Amino acid sequence: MDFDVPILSDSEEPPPPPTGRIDLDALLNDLTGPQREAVLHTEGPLLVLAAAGSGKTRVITRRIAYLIHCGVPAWQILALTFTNKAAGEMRERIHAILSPSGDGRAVRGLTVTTFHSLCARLLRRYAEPAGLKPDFTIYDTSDQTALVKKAIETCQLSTSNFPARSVLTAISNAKNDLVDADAFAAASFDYTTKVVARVYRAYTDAMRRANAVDFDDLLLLTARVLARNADVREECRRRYQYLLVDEYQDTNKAQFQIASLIVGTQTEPGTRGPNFCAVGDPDQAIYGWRGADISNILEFEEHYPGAKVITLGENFRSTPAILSAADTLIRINRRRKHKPLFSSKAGGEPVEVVSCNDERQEAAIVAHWLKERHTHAAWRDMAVFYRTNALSRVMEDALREANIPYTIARGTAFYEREEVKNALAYLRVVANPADSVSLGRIINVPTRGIGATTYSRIEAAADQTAVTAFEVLRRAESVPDLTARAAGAISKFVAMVDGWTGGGSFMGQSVPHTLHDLVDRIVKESGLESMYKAQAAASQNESDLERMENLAELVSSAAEFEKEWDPAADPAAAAGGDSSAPPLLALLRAYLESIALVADADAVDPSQGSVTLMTLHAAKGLEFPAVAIVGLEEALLPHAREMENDAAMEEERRLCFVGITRAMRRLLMTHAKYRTIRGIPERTVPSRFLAELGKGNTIVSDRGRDEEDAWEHDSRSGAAHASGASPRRPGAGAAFPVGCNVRHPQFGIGVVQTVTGGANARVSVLFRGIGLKTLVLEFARLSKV
DNA sequence: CATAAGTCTTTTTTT
DNA sequence: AAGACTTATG
Repeated sequence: MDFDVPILSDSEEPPPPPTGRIDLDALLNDLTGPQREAVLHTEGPLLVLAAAGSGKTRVITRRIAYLIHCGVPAWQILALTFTNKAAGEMRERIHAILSPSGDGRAVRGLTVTTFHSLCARLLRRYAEPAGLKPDFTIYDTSDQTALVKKAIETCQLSTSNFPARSVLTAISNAKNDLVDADAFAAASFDYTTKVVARVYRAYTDAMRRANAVDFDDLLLLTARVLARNADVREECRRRYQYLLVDEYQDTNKAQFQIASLIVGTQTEPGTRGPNFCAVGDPDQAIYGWRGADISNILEFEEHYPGAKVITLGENFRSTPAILSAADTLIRINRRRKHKPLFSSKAGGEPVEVVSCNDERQEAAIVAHWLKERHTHAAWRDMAVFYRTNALSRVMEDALREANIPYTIARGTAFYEREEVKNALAYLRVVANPADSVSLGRIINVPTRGIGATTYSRIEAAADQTAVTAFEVLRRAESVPDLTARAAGAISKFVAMVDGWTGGGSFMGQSVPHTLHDLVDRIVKESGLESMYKAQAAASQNESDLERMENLAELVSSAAEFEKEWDPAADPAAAAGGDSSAPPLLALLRAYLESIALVADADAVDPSQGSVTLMTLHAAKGLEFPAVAIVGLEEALLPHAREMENDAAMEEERRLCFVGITRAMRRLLMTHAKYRTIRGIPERTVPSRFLAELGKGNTIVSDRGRDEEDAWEHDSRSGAAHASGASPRRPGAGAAFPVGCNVRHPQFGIGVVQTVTGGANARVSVLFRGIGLKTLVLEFARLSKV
């Protein structure tokens, strides 16, 4: 085979010659020129700008296979993806290329994982230099919120002045920018920032005392330990000679730092620089709100001088009709390097745009559209995307009504259920007794006479003596003001936990020896199961029975995990960590970690034979022959909270672009003229993005009623009007049409976004410098400008 | 201390 | 509409 691509022209140290283990021809001959070039460029920094649908995954998997084929030991290769599912698929595809017959020796030691999993693994391995204990718990958002709340209280502040959510956001943003509590305090001058700095400090202290880390800590602490500890850095560098990062446009500063510390940035003269391959697409950057910094990808060449840049522009996924709509839309973004999208396919149906009356009709229309598609395509080949999770509900109802099988991509949904969270909290206390948030959650669930007063006394004692709450429980007699009854209840609780852990040793006859046994016993002996059983009996409620089933499902998921777990292959265990941990504890830890790091997109399972429902964010990286995107309305997509500045608006547009480019053959985009938001029906405005698709690319139809009818319908379907109350005509609303400029005595100048009808008509106005406010029309002191 | 009822508020997106 | 949070009552 004759390739016009120089294979190793500019490298001094060519990799070992191909060993001929695989069919090189098969690996390369169906690739385009640029794709092949990306696969063959193994040495030195490489940036692959991969447009949507340009065969990115194929290039990545072939490239890794090629590296191994060239003799690079698989264990020297580290590939980082966005979700576990992407990692799993990639690993499978590489495996399929290298050892089709399946012995898997060629890929042994290859690391394909997410940033967060890698960091968790490194932090367990290097717990000590990171200032942690290896059995740390990973806190999710609700755990974080609980702890921030407590931190706010310890700082003697009020959560009404400083809502936990916003403080947490500030802390999280700081961490994403690699600003720790000390640095934050040093840089805070105004009152609010200083307060946040105090809470940040208190929160961090509480976190360490609970032997816990949050998602941001995984990245921050890893970056810090790599930066400050030369030994750790060297060890990682020696191990990971080849780094590949996918979705590079969505990495934040911490991730950027981790990557550059692992590969090293110093380029001695004459060398070609680190073997770092970044793959991404600036047009698909949709995580700015969580600290992702698009300049990581835009400035790659400055960070890694001499980097080779390859652009994959040809789209193999979508019809020209869909592609043209996507391209017309994304061209509107000003801060953007134009990158033409082109297709080798021909024809295709135009994008269908449908106006609906309300969200229920919208859902019914989508269901009907899916049914039509089903005459040619399988359910698994279709998907429905929406901006916010709240929109899934109506869609679910409609699909159930239409007998269409569906699955919602919400990886964490199961683990967020109350009963499952409770059972997991027990497991976390067993794995890490210092975990105060989990302990607080379950100490009186089911009720066992240890109420809020008692527990706050325990916590106070723990804070004062700087020991963990669980240790205080062990010697509850010494806690002042505890009632004898409470003390008795506490010692029973401690005895129960000790029964599962053997007092922490995980040894002894009566202690569980398998994860399955442990989880099963905890669910039963904690009283959780009987509590929900009693509730189910009392209420005859379907959802209470469901809780029982969920507990059973958790037990079997633990059994499943146990069966598949290979201690040798387990990242945490294999990386060393504290190898002294009892085997069951190591297993439990791995189980809890796998749960903590599930992504929504992980729940997408094409083998399910059902339509997939998911957010636009979760849709990134996927493709479906038929796609419907719902809720194309101003204030929803683009979202109200992101309409205030151009950068945010452009990110919303990219989000829409990501949704469109998932579609291979058919695309439906809908909006509802009326949508019920938090209980009140509101008039909406079609998304600007619909107009921006380009007239020639779409075929538009209106299935909604006209305005007058809609108002009538709206006031009647408001259902809960007090009898006799005459629904207000849109008279007042008409005075402030959507888009009109208004003045408010307090908020200043703004633009009307939505106007509702009904008994309590609202008007929402986007005020300059203030944001979106919803006012009761009758009382709003608004005047037209 | 436990529970029920009533009031208030509301991150959109996620590892 | 749904959940978090507060207060009243036994």
